[in-house]
Amino acid sequence: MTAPLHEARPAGPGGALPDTQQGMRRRNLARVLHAVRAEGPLSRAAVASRIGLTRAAVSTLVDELIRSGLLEELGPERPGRVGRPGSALAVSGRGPAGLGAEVGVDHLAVCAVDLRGTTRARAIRQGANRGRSPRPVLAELTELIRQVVTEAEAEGLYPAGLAVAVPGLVARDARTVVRAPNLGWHDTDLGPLLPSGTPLTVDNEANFGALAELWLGDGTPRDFLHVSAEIGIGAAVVVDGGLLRGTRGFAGELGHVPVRPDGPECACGGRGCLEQYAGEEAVLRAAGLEPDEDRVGLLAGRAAEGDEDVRRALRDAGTALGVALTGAVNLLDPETVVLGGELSGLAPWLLPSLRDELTRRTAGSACPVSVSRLGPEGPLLGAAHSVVRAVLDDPAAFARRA
Amino acid sequence: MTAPLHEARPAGPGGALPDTQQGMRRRNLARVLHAVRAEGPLSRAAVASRIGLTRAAVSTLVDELIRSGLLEELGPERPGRVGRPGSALAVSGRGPAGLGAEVGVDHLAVCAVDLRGTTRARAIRQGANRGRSPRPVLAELTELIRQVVTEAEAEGLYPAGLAVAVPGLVARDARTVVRAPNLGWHDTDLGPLLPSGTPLTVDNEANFGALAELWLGDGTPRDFLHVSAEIGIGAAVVVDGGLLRGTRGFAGELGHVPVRPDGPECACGGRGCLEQYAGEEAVLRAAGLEPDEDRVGLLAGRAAEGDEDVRRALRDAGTALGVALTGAVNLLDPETVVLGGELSGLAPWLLPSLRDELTRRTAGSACPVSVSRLGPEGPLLGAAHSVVRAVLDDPAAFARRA
DNA sequence: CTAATTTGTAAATCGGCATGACGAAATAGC
DNA sequence: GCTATTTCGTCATGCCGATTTACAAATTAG
Repeated sequence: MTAPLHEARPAGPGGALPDTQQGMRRRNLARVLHAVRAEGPLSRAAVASRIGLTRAAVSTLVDELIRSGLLEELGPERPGRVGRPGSALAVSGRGPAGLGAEVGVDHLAVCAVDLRGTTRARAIRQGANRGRSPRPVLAELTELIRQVVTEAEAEGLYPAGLAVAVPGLVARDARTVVRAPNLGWHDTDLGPLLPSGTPLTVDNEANFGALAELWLGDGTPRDFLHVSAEIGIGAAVVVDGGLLRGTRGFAGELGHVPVRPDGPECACGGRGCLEQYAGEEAVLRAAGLEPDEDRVGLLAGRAAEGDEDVRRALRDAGTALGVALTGAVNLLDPETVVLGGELSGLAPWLLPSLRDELTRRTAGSACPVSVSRLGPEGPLLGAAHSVVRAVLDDPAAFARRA
Repeated sequence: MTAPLHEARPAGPGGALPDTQQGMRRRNLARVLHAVRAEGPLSRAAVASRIGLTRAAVSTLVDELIRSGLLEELGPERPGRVGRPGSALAVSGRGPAGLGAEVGVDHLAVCAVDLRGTTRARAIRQGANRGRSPRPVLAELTELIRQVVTEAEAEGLYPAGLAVAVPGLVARDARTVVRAPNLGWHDTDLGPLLPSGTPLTVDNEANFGALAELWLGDGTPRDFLHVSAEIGIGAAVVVDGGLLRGTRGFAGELGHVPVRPDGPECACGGRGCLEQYAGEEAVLRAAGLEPDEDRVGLLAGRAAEGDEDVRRALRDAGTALGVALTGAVNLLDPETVVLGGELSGLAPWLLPSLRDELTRRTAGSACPVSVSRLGPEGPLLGAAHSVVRAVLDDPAAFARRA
């Protein structure tokens, strides 16, 4: 069960997994759990009609889920309609929990989320990690994780997995950081440096942010583009409720989409990449500011104060983003574009020019652009919830308390 | 079964379809059929070990497939190894057939492909369709279809579905042509104008071309970008063996990716779109040629003759394509980029500058670019095979001869 | 208070795959 | 050539899981 949590799609008919009765049972357990979680307290009969199985079948499935501690009987429903009232079922608040962790450039954070989706424990530590080597940073993170775990265990939860968000590119093995420029890490397997015992997943924070938006955003569709800017500018592509990762796991590198093919040279080898117009450094330079620790906060502050240089820099960045997103929208035809992560704080000054550029260039089929409600919380929540989803998707694999 | 044939991915655990024993049976039938089709003649035991079921289970599945006329017993295998030789099974050459049709700008084509993947009947009619209204064109096409169907029926095949490739954008209902500029069609439901009786799917020819590449191309991976140029420049995005269609079904509009944001105005409302540098008209103009009927053929001919103007125009188009593809590759991280359709004829003159531009701009992670072996045959074959795939994916739904 | 309706469960049934055993058909070893 | 061995395909049997049917329990409608 260390397999990459929450990959986009199950194997097709050509897949190699045999289709046996145990598999059917497992999938049906997942369906019951999903239904109860998604639509609040539900009776067995209600679940049965939702997922298309008979009441009898659902009964045995529910029994098994209750015995495993994943489902809970809340007692008889208040009867409003005719007929015997059902017994309300809810996802347990005391079963497995998803551990999410975030390695930020200037902070570490950990949280535990239960199956219901509520955050039950959390810990944050401020402090610049830029340039520190992985070992001490992850030792601190491990300490925070232990705190959160004991806190969660006091409430009857047990960790079902750990998902770590990092500001960098992660290999498809979901453990190795290929490069994280803002930390100075490269080709580091985080596995040995983090607590073992629970399955581990490491991923780009932009990806987790997008998943958070998918699972927790209000009304976010199953097909969208999630743009964030932590390391350079990353876009996560969500297709049919799953993340598009790419062959090497590098999908979503919006930062190096060419905006002006003859523009200034970029470290990537190209010219006029988006990053040179809308990247943090570029915007700071255009605004006439010196790089600082809390770069985004600085920009937002100055812009709010009315600093015309900063505002113009952000407007221009928005325009460049609009050009790059035009390409992406043409290619992917997403339902919406969502600005998330740190970017959401700058949205008020980026959005107008961005929308302008995008809608002008995609006259016929304008794609709405919105701002994530989750903001900088996204990656951490997405990480924790990715574990929760893994449990919901295959409860049999995570059950305890037989 | 009129549902869009061959959508990318099955519903996840949240899906609404109940998971019952019949469903399991159906999936296992598909697995057996897929295994036999993919790996040549196979004994029951070999199938069993391939797909992870027992010999006994496979036996009953095979019986059912033989009774349905989808599988055929070829007789005992030549024994090379110790032990009783198995009885070779092969996909039937006399079961259901996929009908593929193509509405081209200057031709109509129809073919029938059996489950084995071999084309068993075909019909082509040359003739310019530019500007003709849908009804007479589809009447002609229907005539061709009838020819192919009677020809196929003479060989013991029966049509399992009809897939039509058109040079234009198709709505997600897979029946309505939203706009096909080169034909002059817009918002036309093709359903009533085509033979009923078999399930119908209409799709963009670029999409079918990409599927053909996926299914018939040699060594093509499950994640790639397929670029063709029939109407403007279309790219089909194949992710994990499925087509990415987009919310409105318009994904892959590479033609309007901005290449030079301040370039000349485009009909789409933008500026400097790829189409203005690598579109047919633009290239013809840059080469100093007049638009002609067989535009691609003209270009290829002149380039082969050594016409320096044409070659330069194609080189420049390749460069522009490279810029646009840099964006796409950064965003999607595909395993390869494949040039298909009519474009493959121009590849010798496009490729060098295209590769140059693309590899320079994506220094670290160069993405290989190749040319489709199928060429202009792609869309028609892809259409027919999409029907065949639908049968392979759910044989129970298409079985006859109970 | 009775009829109707809905829920949850228990018993019987059915469908589908696994298991184990067996005959059939080949090779390997003597 | 004969026997042992291996592999294939097919039974009979059993298990697992969902369905069907029936029924008691709990509510509303009249």
